[in-house]
Amino acid sequence: MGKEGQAELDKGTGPFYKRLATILMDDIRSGRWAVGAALPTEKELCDTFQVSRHTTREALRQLEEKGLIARRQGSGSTVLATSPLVRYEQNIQTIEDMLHHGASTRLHVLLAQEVGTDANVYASQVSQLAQTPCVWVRSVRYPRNDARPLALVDVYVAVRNKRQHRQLLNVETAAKEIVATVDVNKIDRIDQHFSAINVGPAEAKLLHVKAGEAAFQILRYYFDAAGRLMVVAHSLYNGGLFTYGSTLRRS
Amino acid sequence: MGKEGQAELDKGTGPFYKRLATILMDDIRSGRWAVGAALPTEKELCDTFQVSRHTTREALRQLEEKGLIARRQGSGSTVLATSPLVRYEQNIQTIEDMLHHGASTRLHVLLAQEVGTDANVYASQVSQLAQTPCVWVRSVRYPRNDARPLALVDVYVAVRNKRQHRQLLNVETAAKEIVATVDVNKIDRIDQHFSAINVGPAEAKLLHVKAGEAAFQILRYYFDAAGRLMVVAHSLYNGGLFTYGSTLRRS
DNA sequence: GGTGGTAATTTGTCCGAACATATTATGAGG
DNA sequence: CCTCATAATATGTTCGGACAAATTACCACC
Repeated sequence: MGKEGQAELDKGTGPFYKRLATILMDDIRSGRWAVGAALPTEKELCDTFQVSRHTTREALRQLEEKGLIARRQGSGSTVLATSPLVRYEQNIQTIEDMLHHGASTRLHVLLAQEVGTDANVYASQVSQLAQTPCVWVRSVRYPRNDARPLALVDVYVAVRNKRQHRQLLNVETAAKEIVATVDVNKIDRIDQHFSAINVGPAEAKLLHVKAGEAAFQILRYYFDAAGRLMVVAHSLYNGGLFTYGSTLRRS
Repeated sequence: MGKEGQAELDKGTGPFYKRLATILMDDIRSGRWAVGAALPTEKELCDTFQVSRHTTREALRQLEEKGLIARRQGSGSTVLATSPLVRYEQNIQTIEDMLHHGASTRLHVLLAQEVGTDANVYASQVSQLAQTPCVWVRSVRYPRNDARPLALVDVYVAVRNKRQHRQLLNVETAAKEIVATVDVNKIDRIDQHFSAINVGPAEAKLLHVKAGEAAFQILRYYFDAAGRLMVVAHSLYNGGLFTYGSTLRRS
């Protein structure tokens, strides 16, 4: 065994740990160890390939980073998947990135009030999923100093404390408070739903467009690490003024 | 210096390398080393905190994984950012995931032909950015067996070899060939642009809707690892039938 | 047969050392 | 002053060893 492993390692090029990682990845892909099955122990790999434990661990770390194996102290390593997940990632630095609003837009709050579950479907979802009162903030977003409204934004916030509740109901501070609530570091998951709709009469008035014009609708659910619904945001963009762009990079 | 570093390490709990990583992260956040500035060398950190190089390197690796520092062999480590990048990722396993079409839709190819740069703006982009001929495939997507078309899909493929060229121009095989061209493993970057438009007369006819109805438009640019434009896909969805959903998870 | 404690197994953390490789600094020579 | 070979520096790779901590296997005991 040792000889074969050693020979296999010698074939490749580059650092040993990378060669070993490649060999193990190939073995996993070819089904040598089934998903859920146990990998050889570190010691066995050391003996088989005639390398130090450090090298073996470095190779296993590579597999772990690719999501191919899981390692558990005292137990061993098990195969999680036969091929690496293809993951595309989006970097988000600020709330503005997340909402896709440059610093060049401004928000005008129309109203901020606590609402019951009967107000509408989103308020109902917040109250029930978050198990807290729900405050509804309606605002209009303008591009720079342009007079034409860019979007109608309804935000439904799960209120978790008195201070937040007070500040949200103050129209002056509501906009800032929303941003504070949606602290980017506390958000673990975002569910987004994009669609195109013909704008209704009420919304058309607020957006300064004719009823029936195309509007870009974004519905976002923000969850924290515990899975609690924190915010629901419903945006209705003027279809002629707004395009949502995003870049996905392979990670 | 050594004493201070040692004392600082002793304060915490858990593995040394994690404590050291925390200390360095705090230092970076507090601006002890500016962005772009050089971190102390591994040896200096070893001396300061009285730990082995292995421990120091493990700590630095943590910072590197969080995107806080960059390490260059022979040169040293430099600070990249003062706070960790907040990254959200989307897992994509198959082409269907990427295009957001369940297996329950079917594609009907209307035409497949090579086009010049004067055909339209997308064909022009493909020809110029990819430096290859461009084949245009137009198709209509239907939900299951429903008679109403779900979307009008125009795909512009940068043709890189004769076989691909031949298969794409065959209407029967074009649909499959597009999928083969867009091998998910070769795609490094996807630029997406979403918008809502009022559908024009020609497209309305193909989608079986009235002109002026809201349509959901997705424009996607697919690039490979070398930055070459591979495919441009332009989809026009029936606004009443289609919603685009995606989940971003913190990584 | 269940139960609890102990031993064996396995990965995690940490040290010291050495050499490889990439980068930067130095300095002699033109 | 510029250039190129060389030395110094810094991270990358690899070995060997040791102990810690979590898990599992085992076995005596009730």
